[in-house]
Amino acid sequence: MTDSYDIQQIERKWQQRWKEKNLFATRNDPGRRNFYYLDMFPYPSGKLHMGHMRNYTIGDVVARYHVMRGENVLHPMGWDAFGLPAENAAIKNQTHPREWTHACIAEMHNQFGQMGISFDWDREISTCEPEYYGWNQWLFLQMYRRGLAYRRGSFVNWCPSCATVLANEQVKQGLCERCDALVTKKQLEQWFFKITDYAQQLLDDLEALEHWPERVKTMQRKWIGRSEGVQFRFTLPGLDSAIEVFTTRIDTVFGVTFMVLAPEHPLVEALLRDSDREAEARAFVQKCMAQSEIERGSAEVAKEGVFTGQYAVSPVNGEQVPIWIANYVLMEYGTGAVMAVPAHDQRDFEFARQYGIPVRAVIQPEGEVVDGETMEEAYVEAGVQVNSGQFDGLSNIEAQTAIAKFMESSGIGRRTVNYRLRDWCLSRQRYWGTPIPILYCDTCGLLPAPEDQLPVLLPTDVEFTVGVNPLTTSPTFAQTSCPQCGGSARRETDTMDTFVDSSWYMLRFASPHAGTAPFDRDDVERWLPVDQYVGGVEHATMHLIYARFFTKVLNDLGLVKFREPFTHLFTQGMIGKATYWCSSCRKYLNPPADLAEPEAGKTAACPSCEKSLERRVEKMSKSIGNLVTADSMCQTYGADTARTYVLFVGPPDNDGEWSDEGVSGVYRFLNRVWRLVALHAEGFDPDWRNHVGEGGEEYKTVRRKVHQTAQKVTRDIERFAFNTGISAMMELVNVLTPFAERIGQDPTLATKAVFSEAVEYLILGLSPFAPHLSEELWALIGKQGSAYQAAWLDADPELAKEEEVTIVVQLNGKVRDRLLVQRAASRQALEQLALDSPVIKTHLDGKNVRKVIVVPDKLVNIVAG
RNA sequence: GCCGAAGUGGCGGAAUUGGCAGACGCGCUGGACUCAAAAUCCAGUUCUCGCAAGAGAGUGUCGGUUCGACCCCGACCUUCGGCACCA
Repeated sequence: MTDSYDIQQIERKWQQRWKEKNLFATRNDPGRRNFYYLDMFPYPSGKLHMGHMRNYTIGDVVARYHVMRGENVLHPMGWDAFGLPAENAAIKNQTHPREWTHACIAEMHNQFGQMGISFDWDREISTCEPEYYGWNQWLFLQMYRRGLAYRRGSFVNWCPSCATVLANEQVKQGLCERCDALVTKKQLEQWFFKITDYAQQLLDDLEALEHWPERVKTMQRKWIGRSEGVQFRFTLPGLDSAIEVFTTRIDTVFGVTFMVLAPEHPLVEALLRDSDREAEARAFVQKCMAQSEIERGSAEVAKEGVFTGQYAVSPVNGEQVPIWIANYVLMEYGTGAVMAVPAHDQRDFEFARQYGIPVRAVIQPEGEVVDGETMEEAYVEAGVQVNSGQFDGLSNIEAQTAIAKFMESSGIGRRTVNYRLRDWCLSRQRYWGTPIPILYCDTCGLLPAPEDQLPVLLPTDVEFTVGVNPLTTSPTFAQTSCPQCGGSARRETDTMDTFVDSSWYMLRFASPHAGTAPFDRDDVERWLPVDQYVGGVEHATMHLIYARFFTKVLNDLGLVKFREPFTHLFTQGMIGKATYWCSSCRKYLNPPADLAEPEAGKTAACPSCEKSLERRVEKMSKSIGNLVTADSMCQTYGADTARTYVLFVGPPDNDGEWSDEGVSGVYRFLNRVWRLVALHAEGFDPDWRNHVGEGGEEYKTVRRKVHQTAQKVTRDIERFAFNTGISAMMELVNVLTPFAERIGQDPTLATKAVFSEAVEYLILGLSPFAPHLSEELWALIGKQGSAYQAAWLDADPELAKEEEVTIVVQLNGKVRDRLLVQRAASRQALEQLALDSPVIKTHLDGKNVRKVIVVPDKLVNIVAG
């Protein structure tokens, strides 16, 4: 007999059988509870790495566990298949994105098979197929009719390298999330979803999401960014116009000494027209527009501005204040214009000092005087109103309300709420996405594509070249006829952001083949909302807000009955891998291909320029080259070891640095399990229940461990603590391995019964983690059918209870002795036993016992002095 | 800068509810088996002192609450994540 089993052969064999039996087809028994487990579907890049592996293994363990608990489990998988990489690959290799994507999908599908994941492949969906994206178009049209999809010209984030518009979420530090190019501003006609209409609901409904991580909810709250304030106008006497402003600090309104407009503000043009500062101001505005987000947007950049030569009048005291244009005011937030109060706002303060604008304090701490002339930073704390007319003497908190009320009653302004959240720009000037189903007719204007003409198919007669939207190169696509007048019309050539695809895919899985609607209403009612959703924390603000938004819209359209799509959310941490960055070559180097693995704690040098390299732990990605692929792990150690290991290394919500240092431990463990069962298979008695209560103390101890393990594994799967669940099974094997020797020495029915029960529990407890090995062992002990279809562990709490407990005896909080006593011993008995302990007696010598604390079944603490 | 999370052996990490710190695993040390190695098995492994029995210290730092603190409270340090001119 060998020490290890033929992993590859066993895994291939069971994967084959599962496939033949279609074992993972979704069960739909009416009498059972329904459970929908959903993993965030991947972009089909072609390779699954260890981050994916952990994600999908978590899902597989939980899904298998729920199946064994007797529930109907929906555990589907699909592909977030539209997006830029396919298009970039098309440019590079001259293959069509569809071919490239299909090849990647086939490869990843195969890898999921190798990992032994229990997906119901009959429900596979791919967002790049017309059967899917046609419903994106249909949903878009429903939203268009409701005014929730609209078109407007706007300044958008433009990536010159990708030649496309980016959502705010796709701009990281002013750089394109994908290619790191500097993002600039560009005015374009764009399609938007009116997500701001739902800002308040998206915020309010977070409260009810009890089973979402607090961290994600906090991020969403910040992202939505609700703030309450007052909106009112400063009049422009020369222009017969006014500037609308929003402020959260209306208590400081008497401290306004100037106004600031964003360079893009619509009134800039009129203000500059007959100003003596026109030339200088225009130059400044143009400079701002040419600047990228990072040059202009970051807080570290110096505040710059220019005086317009014009004045505005404050509605509260009739004062005239100069109007400036400055780079620190954003057109996208509020009204694009601010009342500047340098005494009480640090940004305004810095600006005022730089340009010599007066500073007037209107709030002072009790008993102190704040002087605008001499203060060195803005005073932003609470205080008492001064220089504020009738409001002098009030605390600024009181003044907030008093001034707001005054402004409302006198018709100057009104209290409003502003959100940081902006409407969702969904237009992309790209080919590999869902065409936006809109037509432009020369006579009738903008029209939705007729629903009976959906899907609007992506054409294939296109060219892929850098910097051009390939969809505009099709000689046939744009040309169409107007459904209203029959005249010639032109199709919209923008495609949709791929976040549209992932905003409703969880519904499609309930009825993936529905042909006359995006989803079957009954199926959706049966399965949704998703009972457990799992994915990377990086989707906290984008995908998870969009999916919530879509659900609310669908609810308002009467298509679904719920308003939140995911009841339980679990966010797994990211798995990174060390890589070495050369700052002078500006590239990542990875061992062993680019350099030798540096010793721990030592720095490595760049092989080409000799500069020392910076060690960085980065998220695994193809572009950095620090990928550890799932299939390489499965080939080296087998899927069962790889699966168990990724869960054993630590809690799944932790970020982690990949290392396969410990993988041998799990590999050895599974081999020990195999030997334990395979080498003692003759000791297995299928009728163990008849004799399992027999035998002495040692037998009881083993059974106790078995049932304790069953309890722990169950609880640990429920709480996503897979690492400790696996540890528990390792402990069980450490107990069973020596016990198994008894079968040879003392082959009674009682011995076999205890062993058999233990083995059965062990195999089933392990089966969600290491399903191939478990199936093999299940068959080896003569079981019919699949371990996957067996019932989950039934832990007996009575058997799991310890009869004797170790009581810790402390003297003044310090452990001095341990006593082994019967469970549930009385307080008095424990106290006496503790005081009688010889060790305690020695330590107590010459001391008075002042107090004794007894915690039954735990400890006795003697306080003495 | 603001908000949030986390700091435990050489390493990954355990520790229901304030009650035995270091489960489980890696690594390391010694041993068994072997001609030898691999594999496997056994023993040890927080640190300091000690031949040992044992004693002392110990969960980022400093303080507090408590009979008792990795756990609760306050201040600070470090790391990671999110946001970053949001008026």
